[in-house]
This record gives sequence, C-alpha cells and structure tokens, in this order.
Amino acid sequence: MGRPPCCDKTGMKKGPWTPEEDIALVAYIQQYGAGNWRAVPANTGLSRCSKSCRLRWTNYLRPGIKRGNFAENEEKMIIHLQALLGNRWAAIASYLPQRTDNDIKNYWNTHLRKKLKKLQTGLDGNMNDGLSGFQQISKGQWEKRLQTDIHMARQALCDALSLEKPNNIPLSDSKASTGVYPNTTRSTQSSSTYAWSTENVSRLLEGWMKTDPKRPPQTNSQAKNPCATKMLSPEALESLLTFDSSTSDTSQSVSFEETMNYGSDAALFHAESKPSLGGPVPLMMLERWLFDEAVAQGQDELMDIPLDENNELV
DNA sequence: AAGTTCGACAACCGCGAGTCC
DNA sequence: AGGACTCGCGGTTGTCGAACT
Repeated sequence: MGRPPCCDKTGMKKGPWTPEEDIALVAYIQQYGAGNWRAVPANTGLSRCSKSCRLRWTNYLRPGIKRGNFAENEEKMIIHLQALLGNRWAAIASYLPQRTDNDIKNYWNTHLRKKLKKLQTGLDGNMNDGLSGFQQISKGQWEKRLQTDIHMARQALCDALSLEKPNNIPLSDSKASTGVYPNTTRSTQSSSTYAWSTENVSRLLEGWMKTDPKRPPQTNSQAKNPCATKMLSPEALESLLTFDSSTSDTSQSVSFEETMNYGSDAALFHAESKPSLGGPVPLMMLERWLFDEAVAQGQDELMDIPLDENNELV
C-alpha cells in the first residue's frame, strides 16, 4: 500500500491564490490558529490542499515577514551561509529575520547564484583563490564552523528561554507596528496589485497582534501559534478588501539594523516557522563570526564584493 | 505589432522526520 | 514496534510580465 495523499486531490484548486482565498485562510487562522492544516480546507471551504494552505500562510500571509529588497548585508549573509550550510534554506532563513526559506531560495536561484558564478569566472581568470577557495573549506574548518553553529544555536535557545519576552530587542521605530514594509516584489507585474493585498493581510495581522491588549486563553495549537489569539474583525475584513496600495511607501528601504529590530510579536511569528534555533539568533554575533572567519582565512574577497547602489555587482 | 525568449517569483511535488496511537 | 498521519524542507515546475527580435 502506497503512501496516501495528504488530502483528496480531486477537486482541489491549484495555482495562484485569490484575495478571497487569502482572507478565508487568514480568518480561519485568526480564529483557530495555525496548525492542523488538514482541517483547514474542510473548515474554511477552501478547495485547496492542506499543504498549499500551510505554504501560503508560512510564506506570504504570516505577519512579520519581509519580501524582496534584500539588503546588502542580507545578501552577504546568504552568500556566506550558503557556503557554510549548503542549500539548507530553512537553516539559512533562521539567521535572517523576516525572510522565508522560499524567498531566500528564490533569491539565491535567480540572483545570487548568477552573481557568484559571474564573480567566480572573473576570479578564476586571475587565480585560483577567492570564491573558489572559499568554497574549498577543509573538513576541519567545516567541523569547526559546525560546532560553533551548534553552540550559537544552543546559546540562542538558552537566551530565548531565559527571557520573559521572546525577543527583547525593542522596536526601532514604528515600521513594524504600522507594517510599512517596503514594497518589494513584482512592482512591474500585473500581479503586483494582488501582491499588495497579500502584504496588507500580513500587515493587518501584525497590527492586531500589537494593538489587542487582551488575549484569550490559548489552546494547544494557539500556544504554538500566537496568531491564534486574534479574531478577524469585520472592519479588518473590509480594509482587506479595500486596501489602497498608494498608501504605502514603495520607495522606503529597511536597513539591516531595522531588519534585526523586528518587534516581539513578529518574533513570535518568526519563531513559529523557524523553531529550530529556538527564536531569533544573535545575528550580529553570527555575522561577526562569519566575517572573522572569512578574514582569518584570507578569503574576505566575498565581503568586498563591489556593489552599486542597487546592490548589483559592478 | 506580433512572436519569442528571458527573468522573477509563486506554487507544487515528493520525500524524510517526527509524533501519535 | 510499527503503521498512520502531519508537517517541514528542498527541488522543481508553472505562470506571467518584460525585454528582445
């Protein structure tokens, strides 16, 4: 007997999600929390596979995620982490707040891989060190890095458990609470309108997380998924349907520091999808470690990849 | 202007790990 | 102990607009 399908595929809708579907999903998760995905299609009336619902939530609707507009430091982090961890996108994403593994994976495949290939070609023309040398990390160095990685993960977990709040990093400004994240993707595509709607759903969720002073008792799933503590109000639903993208600042960019300083609720959401490290990782420490490692190996070329104002290789 | 190719991203698929009974 | 089930991850494909011919 083969493995049964995760859900009955017959009659299941595929392809891009509509705003109505998103709203239905968000409303359900607001009420019952994320989890038990198998029950989601039945309870929401969505003709979507449970896996599709989970993916949609974790990658796009979940509050606290940022999309597109990778900062220079984020780019460098991804490059280093990819060299260190390989294509373990979930692990890489755990070091980058607000970024999903899918987003990082796509960014790597569409941007960074090409850049590095280009760079590597250029370096190979000169000598056999640089990037190629960076990738030829000895076994001992890999083990050392792995040990450090584990140590840091453990440290982060201890920190997270010892703190009253999951994240003691204060909000640097009102961006997170107001949800004014930079518009990032598909600005030129027809689906950009809907991309805005998706972001708005996420924004609204963030807003509720921060403004609702009282939280009902948590169920088991809610304990794992803080988002379950809010209900979708009619006003919110209305705003979802009438969202005007012109109200958002598309030109605004978020610095790496701002990226680090996401709010506590966002951190909760973030931890939801990235539980492996027990919460936000001390990124500055990690970054410093990565930088130091590269420098120690005399392979800091990567850190000095010339980038123009658009974070493009020059 | 129409057709083709390319690029970017959303979404799907299959598999493995973990959990529950 | 082991089968059923759920979830998460990584690779891959599909879709659509932009750029090019």
